[in-house]
Amino acid sequence: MSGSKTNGDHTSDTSEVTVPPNFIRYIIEEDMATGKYDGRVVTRFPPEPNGYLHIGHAKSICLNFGLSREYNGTCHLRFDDTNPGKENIEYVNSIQEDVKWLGFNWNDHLYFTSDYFDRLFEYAVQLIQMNKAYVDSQSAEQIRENRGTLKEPGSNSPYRNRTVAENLALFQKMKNGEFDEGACVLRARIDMASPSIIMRDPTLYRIRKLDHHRTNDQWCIYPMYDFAHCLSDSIEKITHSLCTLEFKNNRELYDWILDALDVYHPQQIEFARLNLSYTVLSKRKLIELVQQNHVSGWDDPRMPTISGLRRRGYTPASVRNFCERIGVAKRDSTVDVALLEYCIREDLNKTAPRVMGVLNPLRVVIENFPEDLTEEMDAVNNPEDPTMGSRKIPFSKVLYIEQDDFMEDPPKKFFRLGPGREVRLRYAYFITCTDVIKDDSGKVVELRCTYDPATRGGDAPDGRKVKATLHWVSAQHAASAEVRLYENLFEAENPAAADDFKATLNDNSVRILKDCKLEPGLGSAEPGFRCQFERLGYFCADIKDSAPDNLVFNRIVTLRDMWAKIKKQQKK
RNA sequence: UGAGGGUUAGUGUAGUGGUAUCACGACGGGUUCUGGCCCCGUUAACAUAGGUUCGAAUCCUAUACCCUCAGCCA
Repeated sequence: MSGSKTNGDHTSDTSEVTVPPNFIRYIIEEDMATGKYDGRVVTRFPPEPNGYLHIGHAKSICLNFGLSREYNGTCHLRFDDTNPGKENIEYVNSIQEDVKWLGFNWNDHLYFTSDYFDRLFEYAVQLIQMNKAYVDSQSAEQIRENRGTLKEPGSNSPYRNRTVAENLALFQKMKNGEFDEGACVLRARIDMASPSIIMRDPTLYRIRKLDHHRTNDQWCIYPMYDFAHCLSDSIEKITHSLCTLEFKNNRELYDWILDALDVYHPQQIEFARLNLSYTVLSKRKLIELVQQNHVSGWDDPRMPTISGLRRRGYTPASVRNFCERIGVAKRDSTVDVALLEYCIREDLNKTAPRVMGVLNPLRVVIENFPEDLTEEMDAVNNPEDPTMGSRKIPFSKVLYIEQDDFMEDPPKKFFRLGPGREVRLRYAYFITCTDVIKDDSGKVVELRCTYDPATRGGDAPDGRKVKATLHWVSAQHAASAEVRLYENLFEAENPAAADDFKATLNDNSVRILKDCKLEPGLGSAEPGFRCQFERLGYFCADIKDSAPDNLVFNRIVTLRDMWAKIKKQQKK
């Protein structure tokens, strides 16, 4: 499943968090107790294949598949493909890939609304025969005008009283392609004066002379969501049809259609969609970011899409845990993106091997270390998991440390290296800075240090302590890599609230570092390999751009950073 | 009220007449060869106003605020 150098995708054993109770589970338990559906639980995830899945869909996926698993039911994957103008096969493929990656399995329950087009047509005919639907020949504009407003009732279409026979014939002609697009639609005959606008003779079928990605040119009329969705649920004997809050108003119509046709009747239950701070989750906005090249594509590591999270280095388990932790309720809410970051740190802390890598190298020469000697130092692979063993790291006279780990004039609470100071090099020796070398502009370009041979391995026999331990890499042995540092794509906590959400894009959302120095073992890292660069964060070899001879690492998330907080406070 | 939903610490969430839950965050401390992890502690909430009740986040009434709906999108 995963290569020798990849980790986490399908094997992560991070224990799933306990699912807190929620109102949907209470409904299901009640239904189980009363035998409403003979103890069955059948849910479905019904994406329209018109875009890539994002973290908000992950919430729905985890909910539907999770609930069905919990109650020994089934969960269907159904593509709601009723609008050929917007949908295509690229999206149906990516959606399946993403659901699988998240760790869910629909088994043989893969369905397409388009598979039901014949039956849906028959249901529409039945409605006409019952005099509960009619063909309206008004234009779209006329229909809009006659719908009324939020406060005023609508008025009846002049075509509302066509006979059953007339409607049947007209609907057949629509199907046969004898009308142009827009010439007429099929409408439910409900009530143009209904206080609920949804119920003012909603459109059931419209004419679209477009090839469909599955049915090709077989149809030129396509059912609307409200007609297709409830009947698809009914056909599949869904028990609990979960959807987001904005469909609450549509439930009245969902129920009306199923009641009118007197068919199997699932119950629709609405929950609040996910909002995440510092990100946008509307399909329209995400597609805009892609099309206007604000990001490199749907799978740009800064995107909240499943494919973006995957490429960034998130594990499926971390996304699932996130979806459990955020809970399910009916009120609009915005989850702090810090929770998502917590979830990936939690997972990777337990599973990711530790490694040393220097992002912004500062050359260090150990003056009293032999010129051509290389020592092998023992390093623990993961202090959280002894079974992950240890490795050898070469140590030699010329090293790199992080530029941030040295200050010529250290402020209070800066524990790292400075002139005359002694620190520990992780798994190696104590070193003391004896000299600072600068270029003409005054920039520090090299440090001269001495090491204490007695501290090999990292402990001083005389018991003396140092306040800091630094990561390092041997210059002559280091592997070079490009490292991409990511931050939030947006600076605004709620970009969608801005006049133009793109104006709140973060200019620093990606920073590319070219000649980073990594410990030599990383030279063979396969794409998808995740690890912790000690003291810096969790990183993942890019699944598209990285190769063993051309390393590219994405920073998934930083480590929690106390020093960064102290620095911030000191600035104030 | 045109109609339908919603409102519990900074954020998310539990609670369904009997001590307001848990998590994230923030803050402080301990531990530490990662300023990580881990451990301990602090912080901080029932939208408002009435009512019922021995007792109300929970039941009732009113008010305020937020969200959704006027696609031949989903």
